[in-house]
Amino acid sequence: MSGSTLVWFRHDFRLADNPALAAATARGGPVVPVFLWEPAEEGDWPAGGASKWWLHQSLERLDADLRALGSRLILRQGPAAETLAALARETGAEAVYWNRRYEPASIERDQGVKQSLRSEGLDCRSFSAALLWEPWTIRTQSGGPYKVFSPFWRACQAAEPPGEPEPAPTSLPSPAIWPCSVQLAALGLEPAIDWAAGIREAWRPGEAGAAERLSRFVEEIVDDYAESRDRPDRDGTSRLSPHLHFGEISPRTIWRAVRERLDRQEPPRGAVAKSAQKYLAELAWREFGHHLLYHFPHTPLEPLRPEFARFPWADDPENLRRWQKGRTGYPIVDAGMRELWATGWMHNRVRMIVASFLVKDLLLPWQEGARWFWDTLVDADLANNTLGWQWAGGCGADAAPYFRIFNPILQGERFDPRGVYVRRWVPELAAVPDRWLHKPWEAPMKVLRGCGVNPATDYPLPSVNHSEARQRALEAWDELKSQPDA
DNA sequence: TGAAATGTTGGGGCG
DNA sequence: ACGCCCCAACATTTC
Repeated sequence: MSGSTLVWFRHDFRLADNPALAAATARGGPVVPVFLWEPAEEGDWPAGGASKWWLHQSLERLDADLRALGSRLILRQGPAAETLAALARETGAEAVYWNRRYEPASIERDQGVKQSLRSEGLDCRSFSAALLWEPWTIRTQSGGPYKVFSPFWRACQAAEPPGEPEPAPTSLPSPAIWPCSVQLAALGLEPAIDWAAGIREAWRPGEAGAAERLSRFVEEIVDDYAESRDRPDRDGTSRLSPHLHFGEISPRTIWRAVRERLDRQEPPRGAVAKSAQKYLAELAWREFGHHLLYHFPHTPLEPLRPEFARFPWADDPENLRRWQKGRTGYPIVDAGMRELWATGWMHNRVRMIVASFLVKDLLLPWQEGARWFWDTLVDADLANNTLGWQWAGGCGADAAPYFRIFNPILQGERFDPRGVYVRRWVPELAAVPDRWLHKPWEAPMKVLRGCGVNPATDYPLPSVNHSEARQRALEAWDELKSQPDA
């Protein structure tokens, strides 16, 4: 008869394809599932408001799912090493298992936890659950990390393919006496003022919600992914990002579902197959983000390309606030920022547009954008957020060159041609005709009067002119180039 | 996973 | 019939 095993849950809030849980079950003794709330151990990046809301829901679901197997989730607060050691003593545990995380602060913390628990005689094991390829398994010819996506992706495809996902355990042996648990509400994850109504409506956190979204995606959406993924006016993306971030579904499960769809395609090079390929590549961007964060742990706050540390960013709190609130005067930008605020999520195409606008048009530091996204996104993920903002800032690996500047009017016209997206999130412009919707300040007064829109009072005039702002950004870039290492 | 500026080509109107 | 010009459409270069 073996002693009990603690399973330390952290961003792997699922029962299916959960290697740490499976290994604990296989040991044969009682299994004690535990979650620790200790934001101080997340370094510079404790969970933001939207993430905490999701975390609350996800923990609630996980506890309910565990209870359906006769088990439950123990919640504790406090430093991981001490809290786990105490819980192990209380439950007579001999082993502590968890699935690995890859953020710099997590890695450091987990190393300390492992060392400390082992010194107390506990069997500590960690498992691969969050990625298809762990960051250190993909290497260039010379043994270093990749900095460009395409060769990274080729190397992934040449490496060991992702394994088959494992089913959830059908029962979990409980300890004779459950240790005490903090109440979920006591963790204070839910907002004091209920601003989460829009988020609640848009999402169904938890393993069941994730599985449901995946089947809908594979059955109804992925076939048109190559084209529709860029259209914020359509439901053309997977919307799996928050589920993936919190580990409510494993990337292996998604990989297998999309692979199966792909392998059934006749002809294998047709449009549907291309769409599935495209989605697998997006999963690989997530892998790439984790690869980069692992190998370049300073990049959440500092540019990967060091010369960008001297970039002449503006200090402009007023423009930053307008951007955050969705009041820049550029409809596609404002629609995106308001979608983010209302639902905790923003369409990826629009993320690129608003990021380009912050960094290039307003010349505000990409770190400000990263901070805001961190606080407002339900899928805020350090690896993905860092990759995205360094890309937008032109200072990252495989970044958009700095001179690649999005035109918010053209992007709006191209990807939201009928204005469905803008009208949804910027309702004060709903009556503006398509022709002027993405540049309402250029509409003749007669037209605006006709649709009942008062410029400046109903909807702000742009604080910057895009073509002037573009010139300004290019000049700032020239300045940087002209003095490489001053 | 840009956009603007600049260059090239070819059809058609017209003297 | 011919050359000239205009300009749309597309390609290439540049930022």
